[in-house]
Amino acid sequence: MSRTEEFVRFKPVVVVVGPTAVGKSRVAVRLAKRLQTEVLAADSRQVYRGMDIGTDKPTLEERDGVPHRLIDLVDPDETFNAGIYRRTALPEIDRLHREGRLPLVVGGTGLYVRTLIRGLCEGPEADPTFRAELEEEARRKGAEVLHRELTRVDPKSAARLHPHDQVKIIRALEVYHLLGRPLSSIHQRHGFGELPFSPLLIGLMRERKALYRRIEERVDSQLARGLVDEVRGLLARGYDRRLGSMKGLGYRQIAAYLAGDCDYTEAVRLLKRDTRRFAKRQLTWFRKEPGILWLSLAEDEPVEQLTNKVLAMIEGFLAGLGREAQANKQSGRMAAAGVTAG
RNA sequence: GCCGAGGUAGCUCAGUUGGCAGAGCACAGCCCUGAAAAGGCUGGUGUCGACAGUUCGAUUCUGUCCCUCGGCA
Repeated sequence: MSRTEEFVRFKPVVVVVGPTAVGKSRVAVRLAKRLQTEVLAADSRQVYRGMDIGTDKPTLEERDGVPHRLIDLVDPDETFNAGIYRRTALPEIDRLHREGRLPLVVGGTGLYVRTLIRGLCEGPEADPTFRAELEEEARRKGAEVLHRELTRVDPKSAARLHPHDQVKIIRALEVYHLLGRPLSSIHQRHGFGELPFSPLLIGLMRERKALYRRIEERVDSQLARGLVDEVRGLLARGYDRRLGSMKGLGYRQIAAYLAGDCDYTEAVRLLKRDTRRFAKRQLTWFRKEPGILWLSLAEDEPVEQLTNKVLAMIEGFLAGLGREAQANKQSGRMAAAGVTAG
């Protein structure tokens, strides 16, 4: 069987995850070069054009000739979400398989990774008008009314969601509004049980202290590279602070400073703090994601050494591909697809 | 050396007319199915500077000592 036939048949996908600033991008470029493939980003912020420094998008030089896909997909005032990501990513993965290349997904957006390897339920597209109406209603009558409304139409979702979690309450109401069926029933049917690929999940990790130090260093570097000017430019082009894209790390805090909400020092402090908290949330998410093989990086781990480690894992994974795919078919939907949890 | 102010959570501090100490920040744990770098939830045992005394009981009152910061020498 040729490599292309094998890839098309077993659909292997290598996924590298980990918290922000752990060092994913650097190793990704080297892996892609050695595998003669491309980098598929799983990053909800790098999809925005013109948001480069704040999202720590690799520069052309850093990409070193390796094509990076799934970045620069939309302008900052366009909607983007997990569903759009998945629909855009699947054809790229398919294309690489047909070219006999191993898809290499790299990113820190846990939900986006999950929509690739375990699917996404058949929910309706977001409805901005309806959302705006609900937000207005909550503003007028208080936040609790939405949760009460959800208790009426979808008690299961209401019980699961805290009354303060307006974002998710609105999504649940939106699903009922558009479909006439509760979100909970759609979730129940789906259960993240799809297994469209044979994934190899590799998680990169560092000691908490070392990770936090790297985060601070990266924020300093982003500021030195002109983060403030980038944010100023986006605002000048009319991208409002209230846009979802402008609520991301870096943009939110610097826009607050530029608007005079706080001084520069405070903005930097908050940006570092919020990035630390974000990394912590990512770790919580990935820790419970089944099937991740974790690699703990040493403080001074050379990138080449890490690349070799990961390549060795990939070789083993590819060698067992037919067998693993067979086993998965037999053990059905519950299988964690090709790897055991670490 | 003398005079004053203070030593309480990782930090900044509040407080107890004597009854097993509390806020902000920091931090930690968690949830998540088309907003996910978003959004939400939970978590406070700390020799109340040390030792002795008074008291049923002291972080609180008394004494001595140690340390920090001012001022005067």
